Amino acid sequence: MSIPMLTPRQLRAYEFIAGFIEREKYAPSYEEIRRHLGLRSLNSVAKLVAQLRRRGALADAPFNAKRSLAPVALRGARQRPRATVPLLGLIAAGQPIEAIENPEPVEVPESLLGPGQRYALRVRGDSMMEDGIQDGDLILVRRAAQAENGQTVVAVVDGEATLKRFHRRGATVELRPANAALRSAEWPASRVEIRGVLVGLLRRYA
Amino acid sequence: MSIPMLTPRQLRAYEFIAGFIEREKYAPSYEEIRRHLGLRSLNSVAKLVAQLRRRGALADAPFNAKRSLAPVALRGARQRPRATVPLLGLIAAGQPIEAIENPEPVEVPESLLGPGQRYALRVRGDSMMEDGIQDGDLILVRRAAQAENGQTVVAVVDGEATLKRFHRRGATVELRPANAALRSAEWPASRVEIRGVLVGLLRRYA
DNA sequence: CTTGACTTTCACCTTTTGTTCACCTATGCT
DNA sequence: AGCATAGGTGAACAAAAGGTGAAAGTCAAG
Repeated sequence: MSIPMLTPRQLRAYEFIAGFIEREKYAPSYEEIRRHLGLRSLNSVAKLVAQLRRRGALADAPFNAKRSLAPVALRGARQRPRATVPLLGLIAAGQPIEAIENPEPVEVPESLLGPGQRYALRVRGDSMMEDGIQDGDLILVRRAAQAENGQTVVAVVDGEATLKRFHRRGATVELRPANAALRSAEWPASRVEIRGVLVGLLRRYA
Repeated sequence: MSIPMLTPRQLRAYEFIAGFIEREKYAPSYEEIRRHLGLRSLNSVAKLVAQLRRRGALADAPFNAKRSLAPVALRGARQRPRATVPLLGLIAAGQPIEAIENPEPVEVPESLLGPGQRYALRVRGDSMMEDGIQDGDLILVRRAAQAENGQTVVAVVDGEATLKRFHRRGATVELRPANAALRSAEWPASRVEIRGVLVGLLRRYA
């Protein structure tokens, strides 16, 4: 989503252009950009624009089209790719993740997204029943190697992946299922590998 | 969202045309545009219109079609209806729905949609806890007046809206919470008004 | 078939604005 | 050193944008 890396100079130019459009509803002319940046030659502006285009910050425009500078962000807005995350497999307390060969993209509302990489897993079994996570639910996980106490995590112990509440006490971590029928397990912190933190849940009723 | 980049002049013309259609329900003639923009030649208008078309702000029209100017924005508006549903309020077993003045649109994955009208409600309380529906969850409801046994429904009884499992037995319906601490209730079918059937659930972890 | 209401087009002019050419400096990379 | 890239100066140039006026088409309704 974010604009390709730009030099500070390019960034200033870009922000002026974007801001100008925001205020005036139309694009600035090269002359206006030149004045604002305190340049003396229009060619400087032309070069700046060319670079912003090459770096994908500004949309291409027909040759010689006046006042047609447009941030790609604005143009692209209408064809915004839907927010999707890969569905990587199944997870169940006490069972290894059953990885899917071809991760299928799953559409999720942007409200459930945020910084960081996400993936989805399909829940099997009732190990987290008491936390309102049921068999068949789709969970959204933020890829992470660390977790805070009380968070629900995807953790791998001895090759087995599970979805559990995470609690760290000194050098051991407790992985606690939310199901009275299942036992809590404690491990040396070194044997527990955190793969992600639960950030969302999608359920579909028949 | 955004309209193609236009020059200030073009923008004025465009806005006049769009505004005129808004008010009068039909497109202005070139003459009317000419007067409004204070021009002396109709050719100026013709050129303006040609540019607006070239820049994609006005839709093409058959040759010589009278008063047929039309912003593409209006056409394109229906392009990709973002999959959103209105968030209508809060629901809790035993409490009336707390309606929201301005229903806010909530984005949902299309996988949770389907035929029929949908809306969203924010869950308050733990009445459906054992069904994996928790305080704070966002539920997706398909507007409906009938339900099948076993479905979870939004039902109104004596002005109180609740989220419960629906079971019909002859002339009475049972509304069953999924919480052992709460009692099931039975009513004559005529007093129970179904407002919708639960079709999805979105949860966000802090 | 004519007429009124419109849209298109022709010829020609001015202003605004984007593009390009030639040439210069600094910095980083191989 | 040798070369590519970012940044810059200045001037000449060409095309788009914006206009004028009048004439020629188009089309539906009287």
